[in-house]
Formats: sequence, C-alpha cells, structure tokens
Amino acid sequence: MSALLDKPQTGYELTRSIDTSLGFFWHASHQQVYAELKKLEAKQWLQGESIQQQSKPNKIVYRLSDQGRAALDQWVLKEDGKQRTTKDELLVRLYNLTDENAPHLAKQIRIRLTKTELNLQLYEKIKRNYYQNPETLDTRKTGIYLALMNGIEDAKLTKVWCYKALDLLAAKGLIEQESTINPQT
Amino acid sequence: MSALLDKPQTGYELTRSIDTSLGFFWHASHQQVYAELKKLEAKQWLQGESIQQQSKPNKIVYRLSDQGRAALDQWVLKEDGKQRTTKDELLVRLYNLTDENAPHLAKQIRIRLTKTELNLQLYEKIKRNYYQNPETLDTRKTGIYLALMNGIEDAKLTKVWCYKALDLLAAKGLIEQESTINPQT
DNA sequence: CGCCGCATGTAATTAGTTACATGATTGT
DNA sequence: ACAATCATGTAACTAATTACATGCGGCG
Repeated sequence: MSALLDKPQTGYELTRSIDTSLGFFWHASHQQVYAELKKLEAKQWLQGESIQQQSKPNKIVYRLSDQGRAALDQWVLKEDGKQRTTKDELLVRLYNLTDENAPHLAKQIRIRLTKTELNLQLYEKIKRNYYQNPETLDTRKTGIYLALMNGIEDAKLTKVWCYKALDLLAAKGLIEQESTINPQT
Repeated sequence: MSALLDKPQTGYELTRSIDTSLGFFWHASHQQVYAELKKLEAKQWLQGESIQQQSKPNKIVYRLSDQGRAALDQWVLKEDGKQRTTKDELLVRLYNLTDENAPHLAKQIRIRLTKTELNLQLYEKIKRNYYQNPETLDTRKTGIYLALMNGIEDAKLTKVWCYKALDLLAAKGLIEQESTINPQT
C-alpha cells in the first residue's frame, strides 16, 4: 500500500519493485502480491482498474482509496511495531563451514556479492536522481530518503563483508586466492 | 539444527538464542521452535531426551542425530540457496512520514536504537570471548566468526543510521532536538 | 524455434502468528 | 502481592512458498 502512495501500479510492477529496490526491507513473491491486492481490494482499501492493451496482456492498475489511505495512516501510528525479521540462509550455512564445503560457500558469497553490487548501483542511481541533497526534501520524501539510505548502507556493508569473508577463507587456504581488488577495508 | 551442532539444547534455549544472538539472521517464535523440533524429531534428524528437574519445570534436550548431521551437510551444499529476506515495518512506516507522525516514528527509531545497542554489546562480548583473533580459529569457528561479524557490522550500521535519521528529523524541525552524542558519523 | 518480458492467476502445502494455557521458583 | 524466569505446549488463523498454468510479441 505504501508503494501505491506515489502512483497507482499493477501487481507486476509491484513485484518488480520488490525484486529490485524494495526487496531489502520487504519481500514477497508475485503470487503473494496478486493475492494480497485482491484482499485489499475486497477491503475497499484499494481500487483496481482493468486496462486493455493491444499487443500486450491486459493489466489491472491498483490505486489507494481514501479508506486505504486512512487505514495506512492509522497503521503507521500503531504502538506495537513488529520488529524487523530476517532470514539469511547463507549465514546459517556458514555455521556449518568445513574444509569440504568451503569452495561451495565461497561461490555463494560471490553470488551475493554480485547481486549486492547491482543493487547498490541501482540505489545510488535513485539517490543521485531524486534524493541528492536531503535538506531540500519535503517531509514524505525525507522518510523515503531515510529508508533508501538504510538500503545503501546495508548494501555497502554486505559488499565489504563479502570481500572480507572471501579474503579470510583464502588466507586460511580453504579456497583459491581471490583476485582481490578489495575496496575500502 | 545448526544451533544444535555445538551442543544439545532445549526449545527454550533455542528460542532465547534466536531472541538475542541468532535473531539477526534467523527469526522464529517459541511456538514455532517447539513445533519444528517435533517435526525434526519425527524425521529422525533430532533425538529428544526428557530431563527431570527439581524446583524447575522438566525439559527436553534435543541433539542432532547422525542422519540429521548428514541431512544438514547435504543442505549446505544445495545449489539453489534462498536469498536473504527481510521484513522491516519501520522502514515501511517511514515511507509514510508526515509532519504529524514524525514524533511517533522518531520514538520507534529510538526504540530500535536502544535494542540495537544492547545487541551490539552482546555480539562484541561474544567476539571478545571466543573469536578474538580470526587467524587462529579452526574451520567451523571461522564460519561462525564470519556470521558474527556480519551481525556486528549490521548492528553498527543500524546504530549509526538511527542517529543520522534522528538528526535529520531534528534538523528539519519535525521533532525536538536530540541530545546528540553522535558517535562515528 | 525457443527464450525473455509482460501480465495474471489457481491449488496445495508449509511456515509463521496470535491468543490462550499451565505452573513452579526467584526476586522486589 | 506482583512480576520475571524457566519450560512446554494447543488451536485457530494468516502469510508465504512451490508447482503449475496461460498466452502474446519481440529478438536472435
């Protein structure tokens, strides 16, 4: 719903946003997104509008209703905020590090590194384009800026951590030496 | 299961670990932990042993079986690792920042800051006690060390982010000025 | 010709939350 | 007296995953 504040969107677009920019603080599959949109429409918090397209599948654009906006405003003020939850299978796997599985886990770390670098580029592009100097932003954009900064810092951290992790594994002789152009250690 | 590698534990102990040290990469409620332990025992991956206690409730200590260990080893080597997923309601709330709800959200940020500082202290204590110099650690402890470092860096980031966020909100006049003893900006 | 992007879904299952329940001991 | 810690659970529900399904258009 928060993602629909700025502009009405389709389930497909929301899913893509989650896969790219929003993923670091909210995750959902496309099936879940579509199911959730229907539920919210049934609650009258969203209104869906079918759009016919030529040479492309038809789509449904959802927009936040007045009731939805009110419900969202109330939700923001709730006292008992759920704390952040994370599930990171890679870190769990690392708890089981052995001489045998080290190369495999290193590969997984490299995959994470690549994905994180792509994410980071995207976030920094968004920042450059819309949130360059935080002093001039209006209230709502300030909030988005703060979330974005969290994502950027998180991605940077992950990147550095991946490099350090690969370095340590290499130093211990558990994997082949990396071509380590290790930035800001 | 990974948490049972080092030593057999009860559901209660596992829950407490999740609430404190393991929480940053794996979350679960006590109900879920108990349910999961029963499922894993039914699969023969764990063996539970009832322990009678005086002046305390009885408890069930679970330990990893050989089959469990084998299953875990295989799982670590799986190719399709699920990517990390996070749900952070606070950041979603920030997407809805207004002049009205700013003080409330600032309070939520302060709560997160306090919790994060406690977590960080705990992590650094663990590091000091068991993982002081990474070069001397054996393979398995190296893996745990890497996970721990991720947690420490993540907590530091969150701490700094909270300070910056409160500063920015204060600078914009959305909340009262903070008593800002802002460390390493 | 087969894959990718667009675009939306159903069905079955598993994961996870919320509310409720119990009961002794230790500390303030 | 009251709350916290230890310790485990059930029942009802909602959230989320997995697998499957459809169909057109553009690109190599």
